[in-house]
Amino acid sequence: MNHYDAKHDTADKYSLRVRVFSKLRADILSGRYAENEELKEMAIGEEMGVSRTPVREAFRQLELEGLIQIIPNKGAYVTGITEKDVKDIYIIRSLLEGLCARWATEHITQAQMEEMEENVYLAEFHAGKGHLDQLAELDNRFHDIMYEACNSKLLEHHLKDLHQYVLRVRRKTLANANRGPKSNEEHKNIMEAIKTGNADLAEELAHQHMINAYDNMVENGLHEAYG
Amino acid sequence: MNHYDAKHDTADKYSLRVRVFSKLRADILSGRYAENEELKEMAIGEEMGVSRTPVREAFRQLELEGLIQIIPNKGAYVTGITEKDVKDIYIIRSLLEGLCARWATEHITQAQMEEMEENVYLAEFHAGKGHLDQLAELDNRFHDIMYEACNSKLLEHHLKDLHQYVLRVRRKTLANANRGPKSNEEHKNIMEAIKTGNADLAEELAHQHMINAYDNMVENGLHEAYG
DNA sequence: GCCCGTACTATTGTATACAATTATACGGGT
DNA sequence: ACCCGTATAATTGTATACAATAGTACGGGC
Repeated sequence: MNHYDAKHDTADKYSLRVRVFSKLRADILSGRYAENEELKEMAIGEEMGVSRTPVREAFRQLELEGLIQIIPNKGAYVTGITEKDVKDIYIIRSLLEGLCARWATEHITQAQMEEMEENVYLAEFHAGKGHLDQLAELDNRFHDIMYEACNSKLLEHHLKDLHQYVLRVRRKTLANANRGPKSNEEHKNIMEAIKTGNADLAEELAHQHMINAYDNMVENGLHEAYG
Repeated sequence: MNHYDAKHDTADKYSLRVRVFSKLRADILSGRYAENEELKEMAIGEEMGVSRTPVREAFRQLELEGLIQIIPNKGAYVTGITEKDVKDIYIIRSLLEGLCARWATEHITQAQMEEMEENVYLAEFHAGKGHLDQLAELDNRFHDIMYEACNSKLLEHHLKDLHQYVLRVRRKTLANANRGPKSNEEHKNIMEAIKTGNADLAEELAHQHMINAYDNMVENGLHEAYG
């Protein structure tokens, strides 16, 4: 099997570098690699059927995203997330999500508003059925919608960067049956504040949403991560 | 002249990739390249006496830092910063710098406190002499000290990322003779709040410091960038 | 037995060769 | 003159070869 065969295993839409980057990112977030585990260029490349070149380039990006740490002439290691990191992230997000909700109130498009409403009601349905996976997925998506709606590439960028860490933490255990529905109720309130154009309320609710998410996580031993 | 000669032109302390990354970053921030200018791998490599490999890796990092945008199969372009971007940055920073000042108050080390004091008094001296370049340099450093003192790698990372954009904007014209000394006065107040352990005050002052910096910039046609 | 140096191996760092893609220039057809 | 397809050149994308560095195992000296 040469490299060109492997190239056709999956969608060709993206360059190899992007494919490697995306896969590694997903694998790290999904907890496939343990914290502080060493990533070897050759091993990754062989597994994905590509040479070291795109792997190395993907590494540089992962490093800047904070998912791995590269020690020169030594290796690439999956970054560990401490409890303090998680706490810091939620506090930082509590500020920025508030700002984001404010800006979203001012700039959200009709299409985005509709997707947000749909998201909340769909989540309500899955909450009633106890579909925790779908609930978690919709939870993530709610935040992404708001990030996109705030009309600031910069804020969106930083919030997405922070949000992804949450995904890693959530992975550490199964979703909590209580927080999911509660989180979605808060989303609903934020959504309605945005819809009615009440930026002050939206900001306050989004701010509190993060604090609640963090408090819940602490109560459950820092394992849950809704919000 | 082959590549190995060039390797010894400057300090060998860092890998070529890091050297290329640092130089390109500095060049972009210094305004050497115009906005939307295309960066060619080969040209950069030849100029620095390295092959395309480290240049490409540096590109990936610069892209993630937001300094360039890479269009697949096409090229790398210096990102443009709009006036709205600048405004967004200052608002985001006004929140995060406040939080940073709070945390710095709680965690600053003695060495950091001393450097901060030294920074303020040295800046006072240069302000009196009208040394605008040194003033600008000390201004940047003051913020870096605070970022490091806040004891949060995450907050530090995001603030440094935001701060670097300011450096690009400042470049667009010469430093303003008025804002520099005013900015340092505000630094002095922040420094003293931190020193006396008044976290609430430090947060508020740092928050206001950003707002003042932005207002001043607007007054001067979005050209100045102290803070 | 322990220390230390040396050879060997594994891995990363860089350069270069080649493939694929995009941009450009040219020339014929209308 | 203009449109459009083809050839050509320029540039990026990827693979591979080679260099440098770091880690490891072995063996001699004490």
